[in-house]
Amino acid sequence: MRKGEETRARILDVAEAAVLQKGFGGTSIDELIAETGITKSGFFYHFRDKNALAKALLERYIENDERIYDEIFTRARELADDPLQSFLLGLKLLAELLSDLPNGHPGCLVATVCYYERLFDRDIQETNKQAVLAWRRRFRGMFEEIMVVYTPREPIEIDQLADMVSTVLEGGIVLSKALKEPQGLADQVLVLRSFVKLLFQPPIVRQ
Amino acid sequence: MRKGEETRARILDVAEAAVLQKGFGGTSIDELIAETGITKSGFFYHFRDKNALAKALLERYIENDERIYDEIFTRARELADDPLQSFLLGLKLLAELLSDLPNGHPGCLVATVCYYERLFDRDIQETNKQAVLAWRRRFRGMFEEIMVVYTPREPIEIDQLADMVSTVLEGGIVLSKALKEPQGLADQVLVLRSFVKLLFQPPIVRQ
DNA sequence: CGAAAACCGTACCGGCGGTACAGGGGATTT
DNA sequence: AAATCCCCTGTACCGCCGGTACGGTTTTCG
Repeated sequence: MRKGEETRARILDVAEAAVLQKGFGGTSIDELIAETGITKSGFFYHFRDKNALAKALLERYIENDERIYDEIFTRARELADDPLQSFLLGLKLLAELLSDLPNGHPGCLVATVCYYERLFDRDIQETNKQAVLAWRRRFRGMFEEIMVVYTPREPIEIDQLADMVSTVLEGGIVLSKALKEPQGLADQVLVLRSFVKLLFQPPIVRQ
Repeated sequence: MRKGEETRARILDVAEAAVLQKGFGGTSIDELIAETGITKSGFFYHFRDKNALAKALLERYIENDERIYDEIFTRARELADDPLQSFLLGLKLLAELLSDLPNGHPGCLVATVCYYERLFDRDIQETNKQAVLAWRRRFRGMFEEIMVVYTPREPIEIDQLADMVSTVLEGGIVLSKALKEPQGLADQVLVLRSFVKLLFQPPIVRQ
C-alpha cells in the first residue's frame, strides 16, 4: 500500500516535468518508465492508459496549487487587517515566491490541458474548468471583502476582476517561458498589484 | 508554382486548426494529408519534416497576428489624436474583434510553442521569442507616446507595462478556453483597458 | 514542345501507445 | 505455516505514426 503510492508519486513527478516541457503528446510512456526505473507493465498497473495519467497529474497539480494559494493568502491575512492591504501583500508574497523559483515557473498544467482539448475526455476538461472556477471564487471572495471597505474607481465586474488574477498568472507564465526571462512572471504580478492598488485606493488630491 | 503555394497554404490551414486543438504531438501527418486530400509524398514535398511544418506554421501565424494589430491600432490612431485615447480605443476595437470570433479565439501558437520547448530546435524557440519581443516593442512605443502627455499615477517599468498587454491576451485565451467562455477574453482586455485608463487619467482636474 | 514543379504509389523502418497474460516476491492476514 | 493480496516483472504482440527512399506521373509555365 505504502510502496505503491510511492511509486505512483514518482511516476507523476517524472511525468509532470516531462509534460510541462514537451506536452502530453510529446511525452512517451517508454521515456517515463526508463526514468522511473519501472517496467511498462508496472506503469499500466498504476494507470489504465495515458488519459488516466493525465487526470491524476492534473488533479495532483491543482491540489498542490490550491495549497500554495491557501498558504500565501492566509499568511497575508495574518499580517494585515485591512482586506485591500492583505490582498496587495498576498500578491507581493506570491511575486516573491515566483521570483525564488530557481529555473522560473515550470508551466501550468491547466494551460497545457486547455491547449489539448481534443485529446482528452470531457472528464478532464471538466476538472480543468472547475480548477479555473475555484480560482475565480477564491479571488472573488477577496475582492468582495475589499469592496465592503473600498469603492472601485472604475465600474468593473467582480468576476472579471477575479479572473484577471488568473489571467495575469497564466499569461505571465507564457511570456516568461517564451522570452526565457524567469523574472517576467513576478514582474507581471507586481504590475497587476499596482493596478489593483490604483483601482481601490483613493487618489491623492492634488492642489 | 502558383498551385504549390496554394496547396502549401491549405496544409498550413488544416495544420493550424489541428495543432491549436491537440498540440503538435497530438496532430498526426496522416490526419493532415487525409483532410487536405494529399498524399504523404506530397506532404513531404512541401515540408522536410514536422519541425519544418511547425516553423512555417509559427511564422505565418506571427505574420498574420502582426497584420491584425497593425490594422487595429492604425485605425485607432486615425480616430483619435490623443495617444491615450487612441490606445484605449484600440483596446476596445481589439475586444470587439475578439468578441466577434464565432467560436472564440482558437488559441495562440506562440503559447503552444512555449509549452513544447523541448520538442523544437532553437530556431523555432528564437522565432517565438522574437514574436513576443515584437509585441513588447509595439506596445512600448504606444506607452512612450502616452507618457509624453500623461504621467503614470504609479511607478511602473514601461517594458513591463507593454508586456502586460501580451500577458492579458495570452492569459485571457487560456482562461476562455479552459472555461469554454469565448466572451472571457474580450472581457479581460476591457479590464486591462480600465486599468490603463486609471493609470494615466488624472482623477481630479489639474489646476 | 520541353523542362521544371508538383505531386502519386509503394514499400519499408523503428518507435510508441496499448493489450494480454503468465508469473513472482514480499508483506500482511488468517 | 499457509493463503492472500499488492506490486510489480517479462514476453510477445498489434496497429498507428513519423520518416525515408525512390521511381513514376501529371500539371504548369516559359
